[in-house]
Amino acid sequence: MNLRALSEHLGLSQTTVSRALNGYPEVSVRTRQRVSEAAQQMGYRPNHAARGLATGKAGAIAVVMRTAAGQSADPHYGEFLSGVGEAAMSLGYDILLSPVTRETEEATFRRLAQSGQVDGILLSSPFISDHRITLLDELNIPYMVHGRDGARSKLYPFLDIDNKGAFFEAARLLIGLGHRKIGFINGLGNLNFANDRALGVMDALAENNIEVDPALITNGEMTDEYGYRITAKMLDRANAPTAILCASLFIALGAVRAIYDRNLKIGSDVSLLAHDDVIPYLKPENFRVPLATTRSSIRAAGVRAMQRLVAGIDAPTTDGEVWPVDLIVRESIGPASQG
Amino acid sequence: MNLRALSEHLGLSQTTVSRALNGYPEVSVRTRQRVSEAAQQMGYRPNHAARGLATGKAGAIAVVMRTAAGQSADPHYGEFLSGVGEAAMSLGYDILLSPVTRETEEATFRRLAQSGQVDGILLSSPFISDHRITLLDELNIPYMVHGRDGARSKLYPFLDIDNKGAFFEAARLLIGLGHRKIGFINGLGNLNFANDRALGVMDALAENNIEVDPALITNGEMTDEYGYRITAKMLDRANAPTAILCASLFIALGAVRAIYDRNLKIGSDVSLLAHDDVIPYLKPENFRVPLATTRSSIRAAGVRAMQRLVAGIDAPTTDGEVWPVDLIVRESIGPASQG
DNA sequence: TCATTTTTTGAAAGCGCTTTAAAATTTGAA
DNA sequence: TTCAAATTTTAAAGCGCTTTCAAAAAATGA
Repeated sequence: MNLRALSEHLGLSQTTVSRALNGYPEVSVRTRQRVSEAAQQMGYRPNHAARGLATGKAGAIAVVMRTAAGQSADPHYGEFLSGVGEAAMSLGYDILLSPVTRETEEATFRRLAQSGQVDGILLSSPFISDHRITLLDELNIPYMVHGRDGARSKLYPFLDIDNKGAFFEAARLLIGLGHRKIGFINGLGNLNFANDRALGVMDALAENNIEVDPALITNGEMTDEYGYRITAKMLDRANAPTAILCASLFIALGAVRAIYDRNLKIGSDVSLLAHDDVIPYLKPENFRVPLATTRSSIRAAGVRAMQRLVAGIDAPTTDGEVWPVDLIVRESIGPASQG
Repeated sequence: MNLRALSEHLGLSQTTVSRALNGYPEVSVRTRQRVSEAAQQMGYRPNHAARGLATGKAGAIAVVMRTAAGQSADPHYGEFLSGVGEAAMSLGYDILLSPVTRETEEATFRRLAQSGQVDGILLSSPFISDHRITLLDELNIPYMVHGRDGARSKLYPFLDIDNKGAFFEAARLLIGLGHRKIGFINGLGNLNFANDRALGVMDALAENNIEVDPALITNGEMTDEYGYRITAKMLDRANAPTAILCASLFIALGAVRAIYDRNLKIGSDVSLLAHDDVIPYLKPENFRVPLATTRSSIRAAGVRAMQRLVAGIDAPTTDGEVWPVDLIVRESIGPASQG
């Protein structure tokens, strides 16, 4: 059932039928009504490719997903995607999820941009200096970055949270409570958000003339296992930290385990503070000792990033947008114990 | 840069250029070489819509994602999607992630099927009796179901794990250890996999003449919070279970917390066994007391489901495929304590 | 009533690709 | 050298839609 068949059935031209269905004003009410009903009844749906060819619009945006055999998606990514999806639906867009490896990524970007398969590209969690942003600029396609590139001077549209500020405040809070030895179990070191967080922590230490102990700042994939391993190592060394910052709740999950393993008490023996991306199935207030957090919904960021991307298709901008981060105090932090 | 421009540049017809680029045999080696180089050099990419219009193929499959404002994706879903993505990439397909609400779902299915935007549809986690499968059948588009519809008599292509068998074996194991009061914290009751698991547990109970206590089988969304709440409730009642089955590791996370809250010991006071979808950032062997599990990789299922969907585009089948589930014993289960 | 304006409809071109049918060229056997 | 067969290339149609430009129909006003 295509437009021609439908218009022949109605005894009208394709032009009129097309206009009636797409809400153009130069169609009489009666005709529009008649066309709508017939379309409904005959189950007509416009062919996507044909429409795309005629209009030059795809009605979809691309989100690139890094995949490798056996390597899973980051749980935070799923939450972000869920927000993107919510916005996409309400905006009438589809999401093209393009799985790539590091090797195929550039070619995929080029293909997506130049084949007209999508109207825009969403990039998330860029590296400290990310050539993909340069590439997107070159490709001349609307794009939006969730996170930002720390090493870039040119303006480009992004949405990020104030990672540096958040971890500065968190570290400062712990220092205020008397902590001098603060461990920081961070995300992967090449990711810009992790770097920003480290900068925030180091600023707070510097402000208080505390020397940075490199062994107390680590980078790794944000999993329970990593949290456990590093916390165990930190607690078992001679000069153990009295407070630990975690870049994610999953890390905190492992940290909690390592702390309990050693029969230490959270909030008194060891203070614990983690960043909370607001993942509904893992809540800091549900930890055995409710967890102090820096909090920012990654899902809300997905919604907003998608909205801005779509807005930018018609009206490009290069605005950076930085969200403040809440600091939420719960029982997992307390004054430094007198070691 | 389109095909016409490229062919004019080369002094060849569009036909020849198209054939050269698409690997058709009736092009001389010399010509093909010349065309490839020019295409490369001029950065030519075929227009996706035009190709789709001409061939009737989309090169993408749809995965439907249920979204609602503020409601997040299930973490298991992200893992499944990651597997689908891996397979999609190696097969050269894109994934169209279609966000829907319950209300828009049917219309979206129809649109996807009839607009030719995708070549197939992947449906995951069907309900016990799921009209969406009937709909897909009607729409006459290749599809594949991850999971299955318990109430269906007609054949259709699916891939599922043996949920019933897995939970039958798990319950039987606990019964063999002397447990009579076994709690089962299950997933949402309208989902078929949850229903299958309940059937397995009830079969094992029936086999041993143990009466089913309805208060010991619950349905809910598979989160830490739910696990905590139900476990607490079960442990606090007069006739508390000595063993608890959880439908997911996230539920187990909460269950563990509730058990420790009561100063009970996992493996001796309370036995705990959960289903493990093999989520890399949350491993049962990393629980404080390593967790006994039924195990099946949901990511691997995603890979396979995608492969079968794509295979089914050219050669439709209606085969159901059921994977066995491993039962892995770890320290979290032990003989029933003499209450 | 008829010229004029406004409203409604239609013919046809074009989006960029694939593919059929036909033409041009090369090859090889007689 | 010749002609049929095999190889290589091309013209043109068609995929299903949108949109420009033009025409027809209806409404308006003097």
